[in-house]
This record gives sequence, C-alpha cells and structure tokens, in this order.
Amino acid sequence: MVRAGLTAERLARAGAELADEVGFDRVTVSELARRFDVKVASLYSHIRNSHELKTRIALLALEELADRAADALAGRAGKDALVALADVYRDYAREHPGRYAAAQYRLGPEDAAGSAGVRHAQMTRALLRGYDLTEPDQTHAVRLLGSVFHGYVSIEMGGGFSHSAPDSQETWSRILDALDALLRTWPSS
Amino acid sequence: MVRAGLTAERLARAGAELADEVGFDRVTVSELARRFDVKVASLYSHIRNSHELKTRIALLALEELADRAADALAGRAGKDALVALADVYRDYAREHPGRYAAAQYRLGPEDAAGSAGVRHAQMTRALLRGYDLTEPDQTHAVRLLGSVFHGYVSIEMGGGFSHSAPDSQETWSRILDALDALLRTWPSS
DNA sequence: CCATTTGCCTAAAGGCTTTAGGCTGGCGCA
DNA sequence: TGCGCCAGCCTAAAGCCTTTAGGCAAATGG
Repeated sequence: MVRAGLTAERLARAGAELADEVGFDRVTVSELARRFDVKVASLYSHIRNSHELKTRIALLALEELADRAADALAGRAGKDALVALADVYRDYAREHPGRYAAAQYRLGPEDAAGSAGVRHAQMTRALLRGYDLTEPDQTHAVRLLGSVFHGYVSIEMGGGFSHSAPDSQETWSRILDALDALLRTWPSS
Repeated sequence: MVRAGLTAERLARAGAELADEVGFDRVTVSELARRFDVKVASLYSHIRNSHELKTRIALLALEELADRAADALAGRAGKDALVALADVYRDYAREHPGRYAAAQYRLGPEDAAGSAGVRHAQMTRALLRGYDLTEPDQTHAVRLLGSVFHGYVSIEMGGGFSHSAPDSQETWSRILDALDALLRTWPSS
C-alpha cells in the first residue's frame, strides 16, 4: 500500500485550496481525506482536530497576505503606498475568497501572537510614515485603515455593493482618495 | 401530551437568544429542539431547514438593529447623529454578539431585498444630509461609513484591538472625529 | 537484516440534518 | 354537543461529520 505522504503542512495547503473552491466554512476533515484518497482517521495523526486544521489554514493565509503586502509596499510611499496596500487586501480576497475568510478565523492568543498579524500592523504603520502622524494618532489611523479595508472587502464579497450604482471599483477609488486626504489633514486631539 | 406551541417566529427569537449565548455558528436545529423540549424532527414543520432558521435570525437581527438606529437618529444631525449611529452598531454587537454575527449571515437576493438592510442604507443617507455631499459622493460615503462601522466592530469583537494600547474606546472616538472631519471636507472628484 | 517507529486502516461511538410516515389533541362546523 | 379533520409532535432511519482506539505494514536506521 503506497503511502500518501501526508503532512500538517500539505493538509493546510490543500485545505486552503479547498477553501477557495467551496468556501472556508465547508472545509472539512472528511473532504480533505477524500482529496488525498485516504481514510478520514488517517488525518488525525497529523492534525489534532478540525480546529487545528482551520487554524493552520488561517495562519497560512495571513502569511501569504503579509508577503504580498510587503511586496506591494516596497519602494512606494504616501498615497501610492496606501492604494497598493489596500489593493493587496481587496485583490487577495477576490482571488482567494476561501483563504481570505480563513484569515478572519478567530485565533487563540497563542496562535495570534505567532501569526503574521503582527507584520500586518507593522506594515500599516510603515505606510503611515508617509503621513505626518505621531502616537497615539498613528495607532488610531492603523486601526481605521484596518477597519476600512476589512470592512469594505467583506461587505463587497458578501455582495453588499453589487446591486446598486455606482460600481464598486469607483467607490473603492474614491474612498482611497478620501482616506489619503484624511491622513494628510488628520484632526489632532 | 401538551403541545409546545412552536412557530417559525418563536424559533427565530429563541435562536437569536441561543446565538448570543453560544455564538451564531453554534446555533443548531438540534440545540433549539432541546431548548423547547421537543424532538428535532418537530422543528421541520415550521422551518424548511437549518439555513432558513439562520436566515430568520439574521432578518430579525437586521430589523432590531434598524429600529435602534432609527431611534438613535431621531432628533439628531451632523456629528451628533454620526456618533449615535456608529454607537448603535458597536453597542449592539457588544450586547448581542450572536445576533450581530447573524446580521452578517449571507442572504439570498430574495431575502436581502425584503430585509431591513435597505433601511440601514437609507438611514446612513439621511445622516449624510447633515453634511454637504451630492451624488455620487453620497453613495461613496454611505459605503465608507458602512465599511468602517462593520470593519471596526468585527475586528474589535475578534479581540483585534484588545492587546495593545491605547484602548479601543479611545480609538473609536478619534475615528469618529476623523470621519466627521472627512465628511465636512470630502474631496470632490 | 531486523526492530522500531511511523503512517494509514478498520471499527465504532456520538452529534447534526433532513425526510417519511404515524398518532392525536383540538378547532370548526353541524 | 359531537365528530371529523388537520396541524403539531413523535418514532424511525439514512447520510454525513468528528474523534478515539487499536491493528498491520512500510520505512528507517542501527
């Protein structure tokens, strides 16, 4: 009997693909076993349980996203950087809806600390160096940007903007214009 | 044998309470049956399936949220109204995390059209009358506010802001200040 | 070359969803 | 008041998912 060569890593990668195909919430240990043409119980030698599988997929997505963000930010500053970073999130969500959903999976403090989530915050901070903000406003701005990016993308993915004019791309551009303007004239306390 | 007096309505209400207690994703037809001290199959005379149950809970939450928003907006304008509306979302999410999650449940176009989602958009539009925006900027602004509110609240609920200074309330206030300033000086195309 | 570890399998228990079909308490009508 | 009918709950059963326990065989390394 030929062995399938399972690994926690490979399972997570396959799980990420599965998520993009059928949705993160339908990623199931059983379905994954089917894909590897292996019995379900076999997966439990590699992952503790379903939660660990999802966590690994989430961590993987966060890494990928952070890598893309780092790439996009390289050599850019100011509004250029703002738009680039924003597009990274939006594009990733469109290309990999399942992974994007996974990135929202709630992690325990343990996993969260070791995740790429930290890098995300740092990069947003780096981006803000192109604007003139000092603490604590910088932190407020980091949180605002995170909220807008995630909020917009998740509403858009949910179809929230698809049944009314103007089209979503137009709004996205105008929102980024507005955020840029806001960051340049941030109202200090 | 005394009848339990089940109803799609009562099931949805009980489901909403259950969601707040254990989380929306753990709302289950089985658990609900247990709460009514009734066999699982009995519920299927009132709801078509699990999806319909969740949809009804979502619609209920959207309704409640819209009612609160309408209340909060009454007699207010400008920044006052902005803060009031924003707090409605945030407070609702804190008081009723399960219902808030339910409100994010993806509805079919059918249900979406008949939902209170429409009222939400209209109220945000009404709020913007306190600022000087005309179409299509008004729509862009509606979408921005929706993104910020939803994005911030969902990150906050996920614990995203809880492990770093400054505290979340402070950021929330400053973000609302910033949005107010932005709306007053919205960069026209 | 064989001993041990590692990887996948069978078996089984327990939970959730959904459908089919049966019994009965009550409401409506005569 | 009495009776029939139907709505409302039940039992049964199938199908899928998770998770644990224990077994056999393929790799690995001494």
